Amino acid sequence: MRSNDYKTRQKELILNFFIENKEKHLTAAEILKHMNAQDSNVSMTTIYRCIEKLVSSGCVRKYFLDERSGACYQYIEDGHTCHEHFHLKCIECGMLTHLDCQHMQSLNQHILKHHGFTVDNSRTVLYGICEKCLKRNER
Amino acid sequence: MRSNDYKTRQKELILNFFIENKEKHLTAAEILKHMNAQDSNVSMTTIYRCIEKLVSSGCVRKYFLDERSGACYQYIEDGHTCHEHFHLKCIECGMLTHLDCQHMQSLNQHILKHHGFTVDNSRTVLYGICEKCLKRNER
DNA sequence: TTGCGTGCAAAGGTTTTGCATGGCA
DNA sequence: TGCCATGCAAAACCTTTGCACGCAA
Repeated sequence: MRSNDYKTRQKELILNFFIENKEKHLTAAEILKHMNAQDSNVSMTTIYRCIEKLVSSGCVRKYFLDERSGACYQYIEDGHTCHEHFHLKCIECGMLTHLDCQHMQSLNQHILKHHGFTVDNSRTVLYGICEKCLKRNER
Repeated sequence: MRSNDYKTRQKELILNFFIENKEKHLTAAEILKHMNAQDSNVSMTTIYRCIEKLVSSGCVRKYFLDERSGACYQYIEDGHTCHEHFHLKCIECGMLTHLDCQHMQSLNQHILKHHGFTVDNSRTVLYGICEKCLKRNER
């Protein structure tokens, strides 16, 4: 956060909720719901505006993981900004898994070398069918 | 299309527009615009309902390529349903390119073998920075 | 005091739905 | 005739914006 940026109750509540849910992808609606449950009286407008700043400042990342609903957001720890990974999302059951392996690096290097394109893994979602759904379909 | 599915002027117009623009990703709004330009009087409701059927029947594929705007759609030729490719999308200039290379296959095989996940390339978008934008940023 | 932050309401855009009418077979 | 398709309007969603007021520094 910059110096011309005031500390407020709402910002603190929202940031804390992000930090408490580091491992989750939160939607604006989920954040609002939590605030209401806590009687914290934070408006949706404020949530969106606060998220926007957190994304700009780099401590929260924006994803579009679910085609049906809107954006979701996740807190990024300082030391983990380089720990990038793909997401695998099952189009049947919606299950989301993280993929972090060598092949990814190799693909990215190839794409950069031959196609001049720098892939941002953290934004990328590979859609497909997970093992469970595949087996269920085979029956 | 099934037998309990009537041929109408609107369906024909929409399907033809898809076929004429095989190489493009069309949004519902673009289709409506075209229909209006042709004085074809097709409502947005009908466009969405018709697209839904085309997607279900497998001759049109739905994508979410642009985070800001909504879904877009592309006609799939009968013989080309297996010709799948990744999309590369530049998060700065919005440029979209198609990627169809060996490394992709290798990554998919790895993911299937080690993570039990069957990737659907056609749905997948790799986000990042294209060559032009990277060079512009370096200046 | 200054200027950013907040909340409400309203608008924006995309997509869906209810309902009566219209048209295919 | 029977059923599906259409169009309008309205709603449902997610997100943004205008404006007045509140609050941090």
